[in-house]
Amino acid sequence: MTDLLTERDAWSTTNCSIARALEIVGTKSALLIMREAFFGTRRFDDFAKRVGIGEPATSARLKELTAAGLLERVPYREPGQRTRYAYQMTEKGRDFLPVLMALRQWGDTWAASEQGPSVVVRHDECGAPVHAVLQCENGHDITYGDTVVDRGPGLIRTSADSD
Amino acid sequence: MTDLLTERDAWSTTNCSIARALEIVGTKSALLIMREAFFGTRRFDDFAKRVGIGEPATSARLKELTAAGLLERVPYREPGQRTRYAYQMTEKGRDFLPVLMALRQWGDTWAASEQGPSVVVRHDECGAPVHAVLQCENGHDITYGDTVVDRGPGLIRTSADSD
DNA sequence: AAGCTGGCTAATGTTTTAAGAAGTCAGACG
DNA sequence: CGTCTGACTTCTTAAAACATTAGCCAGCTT
Repeated sequence: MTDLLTERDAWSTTNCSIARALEIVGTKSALLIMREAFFGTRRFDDFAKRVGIGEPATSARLKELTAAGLLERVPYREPGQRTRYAYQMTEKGRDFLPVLMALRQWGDTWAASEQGPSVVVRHDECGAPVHAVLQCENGHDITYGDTVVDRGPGLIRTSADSD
Repeated sequence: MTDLLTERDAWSTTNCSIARALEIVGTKSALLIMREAFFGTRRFDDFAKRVGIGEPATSARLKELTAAGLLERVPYREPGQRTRYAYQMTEKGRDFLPVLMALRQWGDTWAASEQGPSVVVRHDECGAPVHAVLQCENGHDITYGDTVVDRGPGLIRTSADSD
């Protein structure tokens, strides 16, 4: 990593993408609901049951995630049943998969039970386990030491030092 | 994704690596402190200031992250100064980078400001932006539709159906 | 038409997370 | 020897997040 610490003082942290992302999915229940959505859960009661949270929390989280566009509420109808609503992944939600995979992977490595992970995600074509890796756009594999943090176009400078 | 939903009923969700990971880093402040640690922040007051949280929260989070082994508290001494303590990344902490990169990437794509991201992470050797990608162990790139969720060795079966 | 079931909402209480202000403490420095 | 500064801790209070319980409503089944 670089020693851009001094420079960082002049940066604003309010415009951070991580902080923005966490405004939407920054609670445990939101992340666990996204996990369940990836595992295929679609119905209200199943979310509540499988995530292990109460119905009000489920309701609040599903509304927030729907409002934020990660899930959408779509009507469906099974034969002989009335119309119901399912919470489906949108593209915005599907694009969240790397976060969950990275989290799962870290948990598998550093916080797993002795028996190992309870769930494995595999590539459907070749059956090999999936994980999140860091790469640069030129395809090089990246680890912690290979990174430099740089200013982006959206950086708000706080006029040298005011604050 | 597979339709392993019915099977999922028999699974336990308490042994989930994602849930376990979130027990450690499941708060906004913990994740933002990890972000700052990646950006190079090492000192107590700097964490508080840059993350934008109060000192009690900073103290609690740093203690938890230190206890969990993502950070370590190491003494250091600048010339003419007394001994102070820095919060440094451990291997366990460094290994958390993919989660933050995936989160940043999602935020850049789906929750960024109009000006674009405020910070860019680059490969130090070639300068290309870094991102988190999903790959299987055979090196194939993976997207949402290419995954199958399977039982892992640590799966706790809840004896067919007894909740 | 009455009951049942899935899918919620409402009311209430508790726990967690956090802010803000103030105080402590160790040691360099004058 | 007293002050100052960085690094905290200790209050106190507020705001989220969440659990529990209960109730509602639509509409299929009987």
